[in-house]
Amino acid sequence: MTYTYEYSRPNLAVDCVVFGLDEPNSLKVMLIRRSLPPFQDQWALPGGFVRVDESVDAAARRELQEETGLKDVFLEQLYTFGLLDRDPRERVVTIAYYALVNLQEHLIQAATDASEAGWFSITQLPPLAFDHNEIIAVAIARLKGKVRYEPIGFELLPKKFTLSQLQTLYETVLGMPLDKRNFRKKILKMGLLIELDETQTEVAHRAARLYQFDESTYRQLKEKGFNFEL
Amino acid sequence: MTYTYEYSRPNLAVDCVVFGLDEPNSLKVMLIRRSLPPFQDQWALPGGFVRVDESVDAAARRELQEETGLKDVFLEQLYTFGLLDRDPRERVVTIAYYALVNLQEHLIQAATDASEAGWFSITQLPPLAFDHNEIIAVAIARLKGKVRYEPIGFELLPKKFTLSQLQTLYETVLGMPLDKRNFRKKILKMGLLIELDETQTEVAHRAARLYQFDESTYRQLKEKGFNFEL
DNA sequence: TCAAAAGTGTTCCGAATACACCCATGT
DNA sequence: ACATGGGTGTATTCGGAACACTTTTGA
Repeated sequence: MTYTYEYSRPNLAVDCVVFGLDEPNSLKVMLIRRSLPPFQDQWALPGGFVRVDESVDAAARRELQEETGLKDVFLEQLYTFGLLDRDPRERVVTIAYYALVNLQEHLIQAATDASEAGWFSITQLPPLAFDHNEIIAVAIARLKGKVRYEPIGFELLPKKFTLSQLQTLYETVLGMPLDKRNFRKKILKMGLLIELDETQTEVAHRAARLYQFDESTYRQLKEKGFNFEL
Repeated sequence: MTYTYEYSRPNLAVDCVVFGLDEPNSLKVMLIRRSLPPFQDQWALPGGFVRVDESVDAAARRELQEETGLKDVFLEQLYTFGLLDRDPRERVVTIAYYALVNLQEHLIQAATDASEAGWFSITQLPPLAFDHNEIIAVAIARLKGKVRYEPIGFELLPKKFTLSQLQTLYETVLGMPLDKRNFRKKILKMGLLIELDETQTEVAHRAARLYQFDESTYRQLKEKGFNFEL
């Protein structure tokens, strides 16, 4: 079965930049090794072609699950890359997405996936296939910008987290140190954290209190015009 | 001549949301009347299909010029709309762009273009073809957000403008009144406006001083980490 | 008892806000 | 002379930034 059109059509793909936060404050991206040409054996973003019977969002989710095992994660459209020579085979326009996952919970799945996959620090990326280095650069810029005025950073942490973890996350993503007391004051004043009756376990020092992001309160405040801003 | 592929491919289009600022503080969008089905005779965004030998950005600029006569305007990618049933004919994914133009300078061109074109207040839009109402909603949200931390608002004004015009622009886009003295203090302190030795002409009251946006100073400051913010 | 991180308040400074009158110009 | 918008300064408030020590816990 083949499909014939009056005019030549670009092929349409999706690519996903999956961010994870590694314990000693470094931001990582998940890459997979290509098993087919072009760029065979090079590292690349997970992605693939959009089918005619699925939405672009659905294609991004499908490819993410097929290639990395990830599902039910934060996934948002990033930008569409449409230059002529992105792909040496033929004209391909790709719609890039970025995902935020809790690396601890998802480490295993990625490693056991059929194709080789791995997490790479964003400061030490290998040369990637296609224009994927550029796509990642755009994704990092977006993440840095967005993390300040939307509470998306929580997606990178476990459901229950300490204030220090949260602060380290922001320091890592923003690439700057933050004052501990000011950070706590500000984030607690927003009223978006639920203080749990639990503390850390198995740490060799005073155990920190655990918190949880208050999704429903955030939605309510947002409707009333509240702006998250750190 | 026809083109045959192994798999069915979505068709790829671009659409442009062109914003203009009308004198008595109202934000307008340029629409064109469709001369062909589907949605014949309905209003729609200027746009069309991406050719295989042009980049997506180039396609947006080409369509904009072909359908509205506009060229050399601020044009930036907005979002890609990829739901299944956007177009009743076949699967079409569209990459939306938004443009900012000085309405005074561009009014004539639009009106004299071959296909019928017109400026519509964003508060009184007619029902549009496809999902174009949704695209415009996304574009308005983007403009509101971006105008505060990037100096793109100037694109909506003539090169030489008064501080009152600038203030009215922000009040219009943001949909809120601003204090005159505070606004002037803040915008002048940034050092991004060149005070000209010219004033308004042909106004029935005291003529206001004209200013110009200082593009090169802005680029320099931006490299040093300066953040425009209003 | 030591190491390591948790937790906690106050002062200071700069920016945002609120606010009202005189000035210049064309009709 | 009057109508219309242009242009200007100060006092107050609020939020951001800087800053150091005590507490808890496990090893």
